[in-house]
Amino acid sequence: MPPREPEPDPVEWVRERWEEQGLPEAGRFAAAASLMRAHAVAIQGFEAALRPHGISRTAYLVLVTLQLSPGGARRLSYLSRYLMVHQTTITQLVDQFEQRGLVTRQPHPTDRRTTLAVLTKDGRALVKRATKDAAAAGFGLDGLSDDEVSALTGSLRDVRRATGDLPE
Amino acid sequence: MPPREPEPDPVEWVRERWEEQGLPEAGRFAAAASLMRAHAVAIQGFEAALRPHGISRTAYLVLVTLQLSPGGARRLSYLSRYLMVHQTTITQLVDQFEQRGLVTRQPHPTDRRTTLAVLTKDGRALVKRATKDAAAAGFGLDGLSDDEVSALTGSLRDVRRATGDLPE
DNA sequence: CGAGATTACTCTAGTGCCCAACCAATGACA
DNA sequence: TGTCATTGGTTGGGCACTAGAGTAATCTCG
Repeated sequence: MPPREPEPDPVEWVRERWEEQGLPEAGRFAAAASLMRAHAVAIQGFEAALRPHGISRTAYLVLVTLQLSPGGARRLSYLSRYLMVHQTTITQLVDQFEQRGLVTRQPHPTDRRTTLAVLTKDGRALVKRATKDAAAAGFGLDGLSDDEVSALTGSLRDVRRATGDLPE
Repeated sequence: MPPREPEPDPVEWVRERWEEQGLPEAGRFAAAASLMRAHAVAIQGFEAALRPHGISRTAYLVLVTLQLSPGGARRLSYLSRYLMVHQTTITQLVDQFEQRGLVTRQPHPTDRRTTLAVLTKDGRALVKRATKDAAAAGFGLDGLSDDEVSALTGSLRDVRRATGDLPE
């Protein structure tokens, strides 16, 4: 029985075909494909850690943002901009949080248009538990050395700079 | 009027608070946050280039995969595994492709369970046009130097190895 | 002060993808 | 050869997020 042919890395497979057929920007396509795959697998581990707590990734990020904010409070519009998700998503998430008693809506003291999302005691407890589990899963990046984590963050900063995600 | 305070990089802001509060795995969390942001912004540019062609990112990847495959044909199950999307998604996409005349379903010559997706002439033309536009947008990675693209792909390969996305 | 632009939030509708259940065909093996 | 697990594909339902429009409050500037 012949040794099983080693199945190639999908990214390298596509890069070779891409070049063979003379398509443009092979390196950039391979990088984009890598980014999508790496994101997909990392997200998978991340969300698996959150699932037992009954919250999605975006929901977790909202709660963490509140946790790290002064008084556990932020305007809904801030959350939308900061996390790069649609305003509607924030409205719906805060609805769910309120029903579960994790967050309360409070009027802004001076601007009557805006409402604040404020983390409750229960919300703070939940985000603490979820963070423990997510950290144990390395936030989807388990298995990388500290050096690799640093290099990754640096390369991704290049991407974010090039696409205007970094201030200045 | 005082100079406007430079608003910090959201990733660095969260890393600092994270460490202040003694939360675990600050570096890994910052890397995961970077990955999500970089993915979000890159995807945005990528999909913007595809939108005029009326196809989503996954739809484009399916069509490209067919284009690069022998005879422009692949089993649906292969597409699902290769692109890491749910079988159901492939079924639905191929439904839409058939309606638009981009792909036809054909029975597998020997295995009567499986059906093949085969790229039509129109499908081939569309993917060619879409690739032209997507490449012009650098597949969402416009503005990165070739060296940065290489470094990025390498760092992402680390992630994919650590999470089991690479063969072996 | 007052008209128009802007900002903040919400509602309804829609898209993209996944989950669970299902049937048909195939393969493994006693 | 017959049984049972596995693989391949489809269906209906559901979740997360977005799109576009609508209302209310605030800001800008003549």
